Amino acid sequence: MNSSFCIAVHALVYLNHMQKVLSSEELAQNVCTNPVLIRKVMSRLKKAGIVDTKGGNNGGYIFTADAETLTLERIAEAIDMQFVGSPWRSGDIDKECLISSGMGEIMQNICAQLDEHCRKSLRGITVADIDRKILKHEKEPKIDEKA
Amino acid sequence: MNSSFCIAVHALVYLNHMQKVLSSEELAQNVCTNPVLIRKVMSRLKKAGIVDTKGGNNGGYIFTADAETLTLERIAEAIDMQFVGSPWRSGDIDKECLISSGMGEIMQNICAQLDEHCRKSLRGITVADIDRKILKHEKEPKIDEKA
DNA sequence: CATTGTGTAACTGTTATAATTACAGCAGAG
DNA sequence: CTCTGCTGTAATTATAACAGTTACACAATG
Repeated sequence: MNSSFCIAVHALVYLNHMQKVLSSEELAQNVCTNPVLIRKVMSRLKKAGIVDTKGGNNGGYIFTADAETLTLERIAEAIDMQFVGSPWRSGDIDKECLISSGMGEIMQNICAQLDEHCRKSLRGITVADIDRKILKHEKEPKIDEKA
Repeated sequence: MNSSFCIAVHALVYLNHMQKVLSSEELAQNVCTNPVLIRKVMSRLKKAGIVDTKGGNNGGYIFTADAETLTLERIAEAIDMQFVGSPWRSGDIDKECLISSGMGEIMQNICAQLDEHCRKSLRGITVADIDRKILKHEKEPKIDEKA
């Protein structure tokens, strides 16, 4: 997993909490990264209709979603996040041996299943959950085990 | 996820199926990687009691576990595999802002939960399952949704 | 005791990733 | 209309992770 998902969730929690327009510069300061990375992630969230932009002076990003129903799954989908997967592939598809030629796909399918599992689990956490947890020191937003 | 898990599972499926001593060279050929990487992974599996080694001429690795009860979870544990996690940490723990200082840990906890979820899911797949699937073209070894 | 293989360490080449620089294009204020 | 400030994106650089490779000490077998 790369930083995009962390950046997206962090920025959205912050944007939602502040309830005002924030520039990529201001967001970058809070998330502790650079403005370009913020803009790359936010442009995807904009396309997904989760935030909107305001141009000109004092412009930036504004939270337009409903924090209570905005799940981490939807955020992951918006930025096309892959949680588990291996670019490396074992075996050789052209070998006669069924194991050598077949294990690559088997492992890929297992990764895909795990990835889907993660996505489903994230349906149980909303931006509002995190906001509450972080400000009222509630107990950890727990993933629904049956998701 | 790096290649270790794929290598471990592939090598074990092959070893179990062959039911004989195979050197790191022979395993590397089937998995399509180099012998040193195989040895690095196999030495962990040996410490976990899943395989054993035979020295000297015609030596190598031998499968000693029960394929029907050897789950992918146990393999993951043996090689200390992390499925989901981000080395990158958002925010700054020293900032006054609760969001900036708190989001790093929040996201780390979420990753840890997802990772644990993956591990639990892998309890539903055994080496024997994969062997059957790959040789008899059974349907994909499916992860137990309620795991 | 010679041969073969494991277990590691050290190094190299390659790829992925975050940070940075640069700039075109648009939105709003005056 | 024009100036300012911001987004969106491309291109580049620096750095860290990773797989592949070489090398060798140690162990076991015949």
